[in-house]
Amino acid sequence: MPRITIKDLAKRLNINPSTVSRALRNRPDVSAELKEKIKVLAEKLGYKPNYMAINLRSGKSHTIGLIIPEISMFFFPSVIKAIEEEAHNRGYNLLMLHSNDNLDREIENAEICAHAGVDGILVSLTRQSKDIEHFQELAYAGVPIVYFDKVLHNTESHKVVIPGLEVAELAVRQLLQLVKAPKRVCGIFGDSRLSITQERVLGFTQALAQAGMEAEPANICYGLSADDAEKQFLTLWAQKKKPDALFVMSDEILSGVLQAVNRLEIKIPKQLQLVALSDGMLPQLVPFNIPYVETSGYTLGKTASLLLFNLIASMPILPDTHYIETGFVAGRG
Amino acid sequence: MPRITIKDLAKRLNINPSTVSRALRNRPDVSAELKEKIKVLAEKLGYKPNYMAINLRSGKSHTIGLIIPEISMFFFPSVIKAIEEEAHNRGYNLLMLHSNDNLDREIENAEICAHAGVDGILVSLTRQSKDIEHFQELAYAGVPIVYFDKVLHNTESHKVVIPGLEVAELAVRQLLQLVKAPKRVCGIFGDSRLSITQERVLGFTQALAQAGMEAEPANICYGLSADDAEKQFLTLWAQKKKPDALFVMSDEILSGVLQAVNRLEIKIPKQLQLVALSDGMLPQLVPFNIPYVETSGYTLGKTASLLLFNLIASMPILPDTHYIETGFVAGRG
DNA sequence: ACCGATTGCGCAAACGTTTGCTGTTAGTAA
DNA sequence: TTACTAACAGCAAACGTTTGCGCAATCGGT
Repeated sequence: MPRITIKDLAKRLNINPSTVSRALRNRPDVSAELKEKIKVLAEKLGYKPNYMAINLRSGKSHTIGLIIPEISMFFFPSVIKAIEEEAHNRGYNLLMLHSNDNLDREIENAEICAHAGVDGILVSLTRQSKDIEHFQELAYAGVPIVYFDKVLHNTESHKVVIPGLEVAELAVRQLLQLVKAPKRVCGIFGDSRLSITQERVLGFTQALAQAGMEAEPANICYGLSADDAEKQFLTLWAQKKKPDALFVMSDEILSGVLQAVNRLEIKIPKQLQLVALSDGMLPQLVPFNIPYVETSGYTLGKTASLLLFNLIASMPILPDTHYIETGFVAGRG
Repeated sequence: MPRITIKDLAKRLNINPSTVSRALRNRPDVSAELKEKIKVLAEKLGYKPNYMAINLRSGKSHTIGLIIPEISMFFFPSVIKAIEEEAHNRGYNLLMLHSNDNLDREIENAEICAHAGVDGILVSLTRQSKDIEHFQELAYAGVPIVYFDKVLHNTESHKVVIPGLEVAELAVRQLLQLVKAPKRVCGIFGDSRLSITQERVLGFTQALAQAGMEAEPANICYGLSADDAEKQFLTLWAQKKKPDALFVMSDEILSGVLQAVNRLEIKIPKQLQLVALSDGMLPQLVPFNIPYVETSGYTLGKTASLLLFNLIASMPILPDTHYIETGFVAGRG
């Protein structure tokens, strides 16, 4: 069953395709009666416009590209939910591209966006990305790009991020309030190559400094993944002087730490006081209290897509860094 | 900077676009030297094929549509990871469509797939879907469709599912082994409209019957969401005769139950023995043991996409129901 | 030297839609 | 009547790529 096209409609009515097109798009230069006749027939035959043709003709695709470095169960779902909502509300489709934390894949994905003619791009960079040259071609071609979460700060680009320094500082200040005279305050972070990691380490360090303490290198661990974070924690815990206050910079890291905590049957918060940066779900799943600063993936996704659609609508917005709202959550009792 | 096209290359070399096209596609009917010259120039000018034109010409889009009813942090990420992998390996793109558990949205998404000319579709249905008529048009048009997870069994279609009856039965059998003389065995399930729920209820019931017990209606609860499951559990727990053995049919439900368990500080497994169907992550995050039957979203996604790509490759496969492998995980001692 | 096959390339149409231009008709104003 | 305008619809080109067909030129074999 070949699809009904504008040409088919035109043939049946013995008129020109151009007239059919104009009628269906409600152009003023078709008589009302003919318009009506065309629309009725279109409806009857179940005419559906061919987007591929429209895209070719218009050079636009009504699609936005979403490039993410990894699919995590924590951050990713809430981000994509927000983005999908915004895209759907505006009649845009979502092209999902996954870089698998690999720069080559990211470059490939940028090219796919170019080929596919997306109208805009949302990007979270891989840990390997040292520049955004591979997106410049698209930028020159006039495709708006918004970088979110994992960005490069030393670039002139539209960025939406969590205020990492502030949230880490806030979290650690709260941690120090909860543990009056901590013997050892540690932090477990993500990949040290990421700017989001560096910012949070800085926040951690500054908060300690404000309390007159020093953040020794031995107290700062970097875990490349949840499993790695678990190992880092096990190493810490095997040391003579165990930490009694621990900051974890994300849900991903927290999940690794929790696995170790569970296996070793560590009593929280008796033996160890935790504080995290979290989307908020994970702390609710465990039977002890984990205070956290909420870093909402949903808000991040919303903010980034709103910005992108404003850019697509040609709003004159200068490249800048946007920070999302956050807040401390003490948790249950 | 307008993009370089085949026509541009042809003009520069004073040859015909068709020759350029053939050269770039390595057709035999272009001389080796001319081929070389064309390729060199294409490389130099950074020629990138225009997919929109290719799609229009070929009627194919090298894109597969993924329609899912909801974006959950548990099931969704592993499923999409598997699908994305398979799609990427074959050079296909992924169009993400979210039905938000709404039938109208699902119908809309089916239409988007038609307009966009996707080469195949992966669908998980909403709880409202009572038939798959809205996909028939696509099916007639020759677009392969694979239904996964949330499917309608009374339809002739390609389906990939978890063997719900078996896994529920297995899980409950294990539960009855763990609790020697249970006072009250309950099950908390998802939306009763879903076939996956009905199957699992049946498995639950049958396993009890095999043990000479009866599954009273009062012991079977349905939660529409994690929050609802939490309420259902709280209701159960408020009753005079509390359950001492509980089966939960998914991570989603489990997460709701865990929140209640944590708030009420219920001792697991002392006061209550849990057993779940789970992707495997959630049970590792809590400090007590939750045995589970692993129902891997990753495997499901892999199986479904493999089937879809076989169909796209025109393999003659009859519509049938495929069940993925599962297995019991006792968890830590 | 002649015929047949092969090689190498151009021509033009096609995919479905949109739009600037042209042309016809009818209506209005002078 | 003439001239001008507005309303309506057709023509054809365009977006970039692919491909069946045809036509030369070249090649191999007798």
